[in-house]
This record gives sequence, C-alpha cells and structure tokens, in this order.
Amino acid sequence: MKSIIEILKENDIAPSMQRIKILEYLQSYKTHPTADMIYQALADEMPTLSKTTVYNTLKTFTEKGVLMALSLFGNEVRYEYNTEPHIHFKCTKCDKIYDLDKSFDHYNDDLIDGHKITEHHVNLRGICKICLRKVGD
Amino acid sequence: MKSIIEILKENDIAPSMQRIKILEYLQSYKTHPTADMIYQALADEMPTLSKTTVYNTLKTFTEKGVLMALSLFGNEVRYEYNTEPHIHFKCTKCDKIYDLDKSFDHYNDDLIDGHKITEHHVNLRGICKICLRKVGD
DNA sequence: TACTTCTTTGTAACGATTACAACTTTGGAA
DNA sequence: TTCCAAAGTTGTAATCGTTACAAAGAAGTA
Repeated sequence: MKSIIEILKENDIAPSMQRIKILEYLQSYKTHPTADMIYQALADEMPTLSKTTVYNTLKTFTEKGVLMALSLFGNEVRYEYNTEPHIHFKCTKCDKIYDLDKSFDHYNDDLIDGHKITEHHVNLRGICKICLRKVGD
Repeated sequence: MKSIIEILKENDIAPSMQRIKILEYLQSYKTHPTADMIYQALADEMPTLSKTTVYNTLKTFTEKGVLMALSLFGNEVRYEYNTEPHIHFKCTKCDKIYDLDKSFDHYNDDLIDGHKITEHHVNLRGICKICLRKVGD
C-alpha cells in the first residue's frame, strides 16, 4: 500500500501538508465530497487553511489524474480518489451517493462516430434502498 | 406530430406564451442549452421575458417529465427535450455536445443492490472528430 | 545569503441559480 | 359583467459554487 507522499511524488506533486491532508481525506472518506465539504472537514485541524487552496489542490490533483471530478445531477462538482471504474447512483430523496460495482461496456480510448473517447461516466438516479424502506412505512 | 400546446396540456401545464416559446425552442434547437442560452435566444422576440421565468419554466418542465436536465462535466445544468434514450458526448477541446445513438444497457425501473433506478445517464468525454482533424494540422 | 520558484492565503469578483415580493393574467363564481 | 382567487410572470436581491488576483510565506539552490 503506497503512502500518500509516494502517490504525490509519483505524480510530480510536491507533498505539502495541505495536499497530504486533502488527499488523505479523499482516500479515507469515500463520500464523493464537494470542495466545500473537504474544506469544512479539515478547517478544524488546519485553522489557516484557505478554501482557495482546496480548489487549487483539487484542480491540480484532477489534472494529474490523482482524482476524478464528477458531475452528478446538480451544479456542484464532486471528487473521488481515482480507482477502479464504477457506476454512480444518487438517491433523489436523500442525495446520498453510492458506488455500484456493476460493470459496463468500456468505451475508453475507443472511437465512436469518429470521436476519440477518453472518459466514460455512468450515472444512475432513483430511490436508494434505505429511502425505499421509509416510503413503505 | 403533436403541437406544443397539446404536449403542455397532456402534462398538466397551462400553455402560456412563455412556456410555448421555451418548449418550442428546445424542440427546434437540440443544442442542450443552458437556462441562460434559452433566455438570450428568446429575449429579442420577447423583450419583457424574465430570466426567472425561464428557470421556473425549466423546473416545471423537468418535474413534469417534459424535459431532461443534464449534468455534463461542469457546474451548469443543460436541458433537452425528452426523447429516445441516448448517450451524451462532450468534447474537451470545443465543449460541443453530441448525441450518440449508441445503445447501452438499460437499468431503468430496475433494482440494483436494492436501489430503485429511475434515470440512467451515460456521459462520454474526449476529443470530437472535428477537433481531432485540427490537431493533425 | 540572496534569489527564484512554488505554494498558500484572503479578498474580491464572477456566473449560475434561487428567494421573494409585487404585479399581471386567467378562469371561474356570484 | 364584475369580482375574486389562483396561477403565472417579473425584477431585484441574495446565495452558492467557483475563479481571479495579488500579496505573503515556504522551500530549494546557486
């Protein structure tokens, strides 16, 4: 298991304290947080942390391929540590986001109608199993 | 071919002039516009049109299932007239959005891991064929 | 040590969207 | 036909997510 610092160095990113903490957070809490959620979570521990730093860091990480930026039904960007491809499901009742393992056809690095495909996102919406139970009450 | 007014009435939406024009626009120009793009396009013809009306109308249409709201790699919502399911491809160079007919597995009205699926979006990114040609220059 | 570069920070600005209250239109009921 | 309530529209202000920018700080190196 690679350390956070190793991951950063491998991607040509200097391992500053802020960057380590932000990546650490995304590695530990796989909640697809927004920039603001990350900022709020780390603000206690790092009182001088700036929201701009969070945005800058997320931009850097995304450009270097460490993170994936997600657009999941709304006008806010969510981030996740870049791992195996998977599907996202967002509940319309509680807004919770679930990762689904369900495999899907790969269009990555493929040509469709002459377009070169480099990213492939499958986003589902509906009512999650917890909210389904509540509806039944 | 149903008229705009018929479509609105079928969905329990009173056919006001503003609503007719907005739906007409989305039916004619399948460019996945943002609320602002629709407002800009109609502002000449309807000088008193308010941007709030555009937002209200798009919200109503989406709730009634007349339109589909799309989150395609960015923090703005795009709208399209709700037709046959298809895939969206957005070019990273020119930001143009393409509809692709390519069929895909349907999870709609299905259960996955106990979650009830009601919407299913496939979003691709990459370089479109026009930009690919330019890169070659 | 001095210099350059990278990183972080805070503030202000921006764009998309929503809240809200006033005004207008519409469709009955009296 | 007139009056009223409900629905629809409008403009302004506020909010939220994000970016621009310039100054301050930290790190590496000649």
